[in-house]
Amino acid sequence: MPPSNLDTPASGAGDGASPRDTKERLLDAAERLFAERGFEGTSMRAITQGAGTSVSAANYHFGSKEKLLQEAIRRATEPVNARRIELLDIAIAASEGAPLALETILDAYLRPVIEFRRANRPDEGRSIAARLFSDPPELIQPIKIEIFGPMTRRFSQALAETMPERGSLDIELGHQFLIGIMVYVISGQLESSSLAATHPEGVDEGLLLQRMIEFVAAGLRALPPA
Amino acid sequence: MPPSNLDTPASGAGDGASPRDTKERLLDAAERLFAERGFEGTSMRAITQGAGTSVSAANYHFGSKEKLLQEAIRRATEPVNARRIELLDIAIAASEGAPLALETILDAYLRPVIEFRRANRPDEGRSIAARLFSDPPELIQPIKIEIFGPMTRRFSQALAETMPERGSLDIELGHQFLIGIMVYVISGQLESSSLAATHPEGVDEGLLLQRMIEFVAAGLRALPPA
DNA sequence: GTCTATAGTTGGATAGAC
DNA sequence: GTCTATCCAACTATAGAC
Repeated sequence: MPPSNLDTPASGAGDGASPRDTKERLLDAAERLFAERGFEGTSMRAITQGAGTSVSAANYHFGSKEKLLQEAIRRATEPVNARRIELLDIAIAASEGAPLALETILDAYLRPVIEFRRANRPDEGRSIAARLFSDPPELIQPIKIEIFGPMTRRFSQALAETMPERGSLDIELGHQFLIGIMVYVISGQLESSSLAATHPEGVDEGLLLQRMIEFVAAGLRALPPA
Repeated sequence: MPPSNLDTPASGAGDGASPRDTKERLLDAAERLFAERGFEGTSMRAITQGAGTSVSAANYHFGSKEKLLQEAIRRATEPVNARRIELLDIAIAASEGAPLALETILDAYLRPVIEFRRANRPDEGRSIAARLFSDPPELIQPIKIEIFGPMTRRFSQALAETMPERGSLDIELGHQFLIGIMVYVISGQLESSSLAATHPEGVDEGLLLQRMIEFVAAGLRALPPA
């Protein structure tokens, strides 16, 4: 929005961090801290210290802590959902009218989650997207509706078309079970569970994606025909 | 622990609430509020107002906000886990050495969750147990280990014995997927999801239990033999 | 065992200089 | 656009009376 200045803005204590502009550094720190400790557990001071700037700079850019949370979630989730829809559209175009395989739909839904996670947060366990299910609903609901609503409807529709003999309640239930598994995984729970105790080497991401798809596909197929 | 007094203790502003003793009322209010808003989002003032008593009474009984959270989670989850193990033991005793059916194990795991939810929180959507996956790990981890560790090991073992041809990593993964679905459900997400939008009548609890068992059983059976 | 009152800290947000 | 300094509200925990 501002005329792109080739220099770093003015002065700023942002010398320790990367030289990207303050707004980006704030979003980075906010995403990391909100993901780890939630909205109420994270102070503006912690975020601005993490970004190497001041509380007033954050309020200048975002207006309030609540809007900063929403912007951080939006930035993290919008490209994932765009990619999901893109993969679904590609699959539909390739299918030439035939119903999609269940595994194809699930792959389009889950693969972008795993891949963006590796690309953007190579170290962190918990994604800020998981906070959509534990942070205060009044902050979270607008994002859910705006960013997730259209994508969710596309996948509900795709599932229903691929399993036309199932009731809509059962399909929605299965869809929700899929989301439950995904949220659990991106919450980093695998890393602090009995699985981590018995298998400290961790789980390969490709294998994890494959197992999630197999598991959910079988679960959905087990839903009774109406 | 104190000699059971037949009268209500002394005076107390607890006249609006039920006449049970202060400690119980505090745990009730804490369970409800921590479940809804999390540890950091809930103040001692809100809890003690909800219990019709004072902050100092709460600190007298529990020592700190953190211990109050841990006690509230313990009280809510211990009987559920005891019942799970009891159902598993009953099934094992009845099986006379034969491996248990997958559905029997899953029923023992999930049924107590659904039933205690209906019995104790007829109105509330979100269970405090769900906060085991979003509240600060340093508060939560001790409870997980103490209250959930033995129960989880029993069920991991039961799953492994019923599916001897599967690798332990895959069994643990499937176990974690089961937990993910259960956490999602007890977080009340079904009530604020696309499912609630399309099916505002809600889902019958018996049907929900049945569908969860079918879904997870099929998912587990889809795991590849080693 | 419970209260009122308060100590001591930390929080979000803003004013005003630069 | 960013800073320092500050306001004021809310928090946890405790002291001390009863």
